[in-house]
Amino acid sequence: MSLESVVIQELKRVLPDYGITDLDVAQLLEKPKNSDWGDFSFPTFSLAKIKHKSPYNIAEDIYQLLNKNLFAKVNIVNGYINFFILRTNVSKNLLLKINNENHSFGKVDLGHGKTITIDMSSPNIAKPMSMGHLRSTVIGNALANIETKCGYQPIKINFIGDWGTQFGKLLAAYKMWGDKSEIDKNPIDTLLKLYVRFNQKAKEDPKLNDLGRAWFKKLEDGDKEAISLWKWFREVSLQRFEEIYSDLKIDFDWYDGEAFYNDKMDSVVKKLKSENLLTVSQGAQVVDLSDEGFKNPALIIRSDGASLYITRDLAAAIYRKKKYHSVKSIYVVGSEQKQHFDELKAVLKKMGYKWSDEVIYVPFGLITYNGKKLSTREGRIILLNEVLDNAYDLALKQINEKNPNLINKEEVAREVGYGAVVFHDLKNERIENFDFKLEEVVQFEGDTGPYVQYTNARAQSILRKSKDYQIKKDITDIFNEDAAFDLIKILDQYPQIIFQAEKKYEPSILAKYAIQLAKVFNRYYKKVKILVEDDQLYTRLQLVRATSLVLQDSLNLLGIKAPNEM
RNA sequence: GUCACAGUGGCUCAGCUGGAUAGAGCAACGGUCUUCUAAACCGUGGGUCGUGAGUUCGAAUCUCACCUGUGACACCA
Repeated sequence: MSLESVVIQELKRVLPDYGITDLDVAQLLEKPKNSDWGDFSFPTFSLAKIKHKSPYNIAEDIYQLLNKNLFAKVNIVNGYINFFILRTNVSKNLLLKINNENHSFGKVDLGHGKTITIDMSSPNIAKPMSMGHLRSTVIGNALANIETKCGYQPIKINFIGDWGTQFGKLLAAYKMWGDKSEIDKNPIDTLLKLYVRFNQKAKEDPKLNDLGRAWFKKLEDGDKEAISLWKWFREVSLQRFEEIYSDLKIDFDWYDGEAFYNDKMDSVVKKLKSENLLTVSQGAQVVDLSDEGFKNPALIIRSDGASLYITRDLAAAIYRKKKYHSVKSIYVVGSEQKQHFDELKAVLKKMGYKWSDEVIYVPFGLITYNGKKLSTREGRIILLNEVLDNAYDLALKQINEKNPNLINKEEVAREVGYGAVVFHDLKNERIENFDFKLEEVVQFEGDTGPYVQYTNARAQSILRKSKDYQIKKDITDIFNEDAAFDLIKILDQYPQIIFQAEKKYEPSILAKYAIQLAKVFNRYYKKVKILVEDDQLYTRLQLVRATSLVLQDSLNLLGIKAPNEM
């Protein structure tokens, strides 16, 4: 029962009397941009077409049929029927509802406990985590939380990039220039340097690439030395990743590397063969997708017999489906891989897997630096841990200036600093590219994570100071105050926001909402003194409590902490 | 060249299942802390919604063409 249901019900009652039966009132009903025009507004233009009458006359006719007692005010302006709803009861009901449901408020049971998988983060071993991995990680994590809120059971899978020619290059580089003690001291940086150096040299001397390929071949053939080096590199890399994940409070249900699927690709190839899907083209084995509108076939086996990315992803998709019986399978991967996922779905479909359309590719935009694409190979990389450290330092500095007596400064600085970085990554539409600017990422003012956190901390501060808001009293009528009712209106939208964010796999919808809610609360906070001992104190506190609850819940879904003080 | 995605104030973006006067944040300028955390609040200036056609009572939103940017275009992932 959200606020607009009164309006919808009354319109649904009246429209058939008017001769209109089949009309989606809820769809047509809109929220005026200017609240002076009403809380909800019904445009009559589409009816004008059906009835061949002017919108104004239609609005007038419908107006006559409406039971005006159900509303505070109804008027007609420019062909719109504007509804001002009776505030008191709906506001009371909403506050009671939020207080009863607590963090369950906003739950939408779409999933009925069914499992979904989310492929996310997926860093490459021997390479540092960059801002690009952060995107996949935090978007995936937020989606997992949102899906949970919607009744699904997400399995977060970290598909580690631990296989491929690149490791052949790394092994070759290590054999030429590597130093064990260096790697023990500073594993990822050292390995990265080796990798970058190798690629630089290979530019001058392409023969090096053959050497890299040879080492990868050794690895695939199970060469003892190659395997043990690979295991070592993998181990030290994973340890470092774990530290970052633990900083961000993100965990995974399962890690599977590309290597994990090495022995699972044969059966995929066999099945492709038995279905007569494989053909040979220029020495490689491919699946022809021309009938699906693809320009190129999907390359399954290279002409030298080695497997490819899609071969592994096919094996992984099939394996995961079998293991988890998931009803959908989400991949949070950069938009530059769109074609790959189109091919993946197309091949799965050709193989007869009906669930191929439950494979959902959730792309996100590219991060550039000074307008240039990041490239690990060329050493152009934004190190995630440097960004996070920077954010932490700035947050700590702010706390020392603004709230020097805060007890757990370091912890809060981490929550606020990381909150800024994570929020920045989530607040815009996923698909949007952005050019990395440190000063924007670690902003604490305006439309930022810390702004939302700060708003919540203010609310919490009030609740701390009031003595008895938890002792149940009657909710009184404070809703003539627009600032209070504005809060009610936006709180009321929360479940729909969750619903939309889930439908579009778009955390930014929730992030934008959190900003909006914070803004409306800050206005209320400025305008109305809450801690005044009168008979409406309890109600004001309930409003504050409800707001804080939804702010916290939004932040938590986005994977951001909501400290009580900052 | 083909395909995909994007183009909204100086910058970053909302709005895009068509609807009333195109909204925020940053930056600039000016106000508000003896009163619940000023990481806040209020105000001012700033926009041919890439361009041109079309559909419509009505287009930032839909269609088409073009321009610009980015990405992908089989043996990388």
